[in-house]
Amino acid sequence: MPKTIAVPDSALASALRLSVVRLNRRLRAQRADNSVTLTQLAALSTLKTHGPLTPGELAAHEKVQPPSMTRVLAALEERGLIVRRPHPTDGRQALVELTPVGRDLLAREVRMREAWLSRRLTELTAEEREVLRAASAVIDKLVSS
Amino acid sequence: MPKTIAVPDSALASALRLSVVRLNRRLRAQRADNSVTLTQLAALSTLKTHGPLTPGELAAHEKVQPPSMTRVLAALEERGLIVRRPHPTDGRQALVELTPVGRDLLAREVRMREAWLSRRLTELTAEEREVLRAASAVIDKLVSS
DNA sequence: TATTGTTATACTCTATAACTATA
DNA sequence: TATAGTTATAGAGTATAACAATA
Repeated sequence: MPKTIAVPDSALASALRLSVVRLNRRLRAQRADNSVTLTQLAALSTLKTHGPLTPGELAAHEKVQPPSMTRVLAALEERGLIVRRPHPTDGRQALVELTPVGRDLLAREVRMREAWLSRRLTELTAEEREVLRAASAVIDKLVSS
Repeated sequence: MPKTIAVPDSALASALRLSVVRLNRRLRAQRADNSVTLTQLAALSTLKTHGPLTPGELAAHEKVQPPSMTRVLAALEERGLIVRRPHPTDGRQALVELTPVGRDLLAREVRMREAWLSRRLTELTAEEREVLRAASAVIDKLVSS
């Protein structure tokens, strides 16, 4: 049995909820003028990781509804960060992919965003970072289920 | 040295960012009609944990700007979930506290909210839950710094 | 008729700037 | 003059409902 820390089992859901809400606020605030929003950045990251995807696939990945993804893609397309290419076999769909400009911007954004979070991460102990690393994977599993 | 999992150290910030954004979306969506919003719920939780606080203290706790907290409090006050009492020594400030109605609603909300998250938590292994429990504390430290 | 995606609309969340009241 | 809080305003994030195009 793993050792028990401060939070009893019954309160894990509540504690995790509060922690995630607050961290999310901080992450959203961490944005320079003219940079992409956190939501847009997440979509770019997913495209980089998975390669070209249809809008529907992207929405499913990000766990948002299709109209929400439509707006994100419109903003990214307007800035030339993505392009839509015709789907080879289905005229209703399109394949969204990063442009070279989008790829460059993503790399720069990630570096910038990490300024705040990485600095705080370095203030943690190696064990604490390990906890977050493991938690990230567990959260992904949680969200996907 | 703790064992290394999938994510290399340089990418921890990015991975954590994506995970938190997605979990936050899910948590926000997890809201029944007529229930309080996730932000309002967080404020109620903080009041329950810390007792009466001024609006400024509440904003600092939640890491939001004062005007954001003003709106949250206005919504909660309108529903009779909190009251403002005059500050004993400073006429500019007020002390915000939970009403009995607010306390009851908080308890009910927490149970309802946990329906989604707790169900998923039970699908995890004990070790995975332990990781999240520890991560919640680490995230709180991160956000407070 | 079913599926993919978009448009229209609305509500939540949050911030900055300007203002009011009290210290 | 400084501080606590509110009002005004705006932009980001997201959803549901209704629609258009294609399968």
